[in-house]
Amino acid sequence: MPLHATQPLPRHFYSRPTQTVARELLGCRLVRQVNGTRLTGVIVEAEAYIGESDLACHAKAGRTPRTAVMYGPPGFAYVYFTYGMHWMLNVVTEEKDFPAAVLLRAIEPLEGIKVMQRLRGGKDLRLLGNGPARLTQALGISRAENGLDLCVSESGLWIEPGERLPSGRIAASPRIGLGQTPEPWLSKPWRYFVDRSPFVSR
DNA sequence: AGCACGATTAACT
DNA sequence: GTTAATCGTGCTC
Repeated sequence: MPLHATQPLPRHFYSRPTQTVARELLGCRLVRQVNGTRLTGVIVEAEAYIGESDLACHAKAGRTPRTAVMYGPPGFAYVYFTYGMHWMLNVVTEEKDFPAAVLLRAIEPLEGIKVMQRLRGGKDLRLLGNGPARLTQALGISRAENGLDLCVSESGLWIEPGERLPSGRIAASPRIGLGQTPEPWLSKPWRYFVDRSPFVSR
């Protein structure tokens, strides 16, 4: 065992305001472990989706089979399918029965890079995780991971604390890809990213 | 049962 | 800069 064995972030990390969780997830390490293979990357971009009133959040449609996980306790994975081909990974936040989550949009690859390149079709390092669908592809995440508990390592998917980022390196902007979402939700600065990181999306 | 659209990406012009 | 790919989801009829 390493002297300072890293543990999954505890549930109380996630049971806080979603913007706070999104911001503090930057710099943390997303871990995917399957059959002893460890794939990790530092989270460099994340977005907050907050409740039924947020018209960019899937929970705007209320409680449905798809959004059920967001209504559950914090610290669980909400994985959904979109555009007929892509999977997105979110972490459920806030208290049970309040639907909110953080979309993980980009990682800086750290461990298991060769495996990630194979999963992504042999791409350049910065193209492995610089987008929400690329990230899930690099880590082999899809339908089966929806609803996993990220607070126990047995799930094979969790987040570990990382180096604390100076506040000057954290930037915010409107969320990406919201299409015809009305104001004010379209412009809410709920996308957080590591300023000047070459591993953020777009 | 049918329809419009999507928290995107890769491959174009 | 534009656009096709591709199908689950939620809404309307």
